[in-house]
Amino acid sequence: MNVVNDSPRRQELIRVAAHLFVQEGFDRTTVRMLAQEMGIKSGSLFHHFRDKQAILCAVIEEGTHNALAIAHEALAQCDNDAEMRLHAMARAHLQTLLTDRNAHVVALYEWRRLDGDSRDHLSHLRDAYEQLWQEVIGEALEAGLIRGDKFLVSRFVLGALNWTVRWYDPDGVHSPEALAGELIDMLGAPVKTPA
Amino acid sequence: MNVVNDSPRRQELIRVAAHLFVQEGFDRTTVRMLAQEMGIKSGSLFHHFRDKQAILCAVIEEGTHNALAIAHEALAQCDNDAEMRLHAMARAHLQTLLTDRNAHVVALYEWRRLDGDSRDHLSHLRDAYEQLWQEVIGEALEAGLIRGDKFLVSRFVLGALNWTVRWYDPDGVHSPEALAGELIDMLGAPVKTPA
DNA sequence: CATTTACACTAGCGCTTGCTTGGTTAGCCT
DNA sequence: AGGCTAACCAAGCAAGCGCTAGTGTAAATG
Repeated sequence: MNVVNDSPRRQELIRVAAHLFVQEGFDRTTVRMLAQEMGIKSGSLFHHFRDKQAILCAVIEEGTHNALAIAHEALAQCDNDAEMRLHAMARAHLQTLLTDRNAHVVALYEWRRLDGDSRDHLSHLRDAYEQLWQEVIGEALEAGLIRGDKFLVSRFVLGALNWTVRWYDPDGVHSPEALAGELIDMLGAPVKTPA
Repeated sequence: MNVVNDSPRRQELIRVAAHLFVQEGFDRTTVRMLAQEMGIKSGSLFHHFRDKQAILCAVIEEGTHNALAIAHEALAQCDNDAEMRLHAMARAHLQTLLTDRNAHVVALYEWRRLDGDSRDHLSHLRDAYEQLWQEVIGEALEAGLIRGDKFLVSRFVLGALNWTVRWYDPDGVHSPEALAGELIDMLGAPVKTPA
């Protein structure tokens, strides 16, 4: 629930939990499994987290937080060129999926297992990220790089990108950069590499 | 597990189960909840299904089966015009999401809860559907309607379409037809209404 | 030195889970 | 009428669940 808690031990536990949640799903992952994977006994787990839900919340928070940070950083290096910014966002998105894959898969698939409070808290982070996309898409529309309705295009693009966790192989032929380029090329904008 | 089992009672149970699986998730849905919603006692459930997994399998099989049928039917009315066929596929996809929404949401979100055997069985259905998309996308590429790599475009498009279950409101301003048009318009092909 | 803090342990409570068992009922076929 | 079967029920088992209570211990803090 804490917005910031940098205890390195805790972050390690969150990483382990994310991995298990992806492998087994949240509900099938028992506190005993989590504890074993963390190298402690199940009772000790509740020293670090109030309850099982809090672990899920922490995993998703971490992932979304990182995604936002990476996106902001990528945009900051883009002057104000709409096309560069569009590419930067797509690249940033695929890059986070690579580095924080587990957390993002959990966010996508286990969102509904969050209780009301956690969901409210995390909704703000998620909305901020989606709004960032809408801004960039809006700029691209104004610049004539792509066409369509701002909100529809945003959702279509986010859908296409999020779906990649189903099939994308980081060790395969496509780098995240190349993939981002292919996506935007498909939408009508010519491909450009970043500065 | 049966490829065909038309017992009307069973199909009713599958519909009820799909609804509950969407609302609660597969793991949180207990056999007692299922039974109550079906108007029977929990023990009686196992007269209709071998185990809980078999219910999940039946739900997903139904949905995918219907999606394939609708897609084939839509394509059959398209002569051989690549653009019409592309539109037809997109429309068919969104239409199934509307009529069989629960089953498809389950297929998307609870796929990983299937055991090995069920997964093998259902993979064939799913692959057949995805291959249909690849064919239609391939034709559209050859006709110059869209651009990019056949497999990448297929996956991007499927991602965009599947993501709609997260935000699409059937009672909202967009009809499935309109939405399909918007998507394809975004990709570069001009919008056309069907015959 | 005494005290607090962080982290871990053992043991187990109270409850729910998927599923089984053995038996009953109502409708259909001959 | 008699037999068959699909559909259902009551009762409960064995296992597993999240979580708590109480304790131990080593390092940090006064």
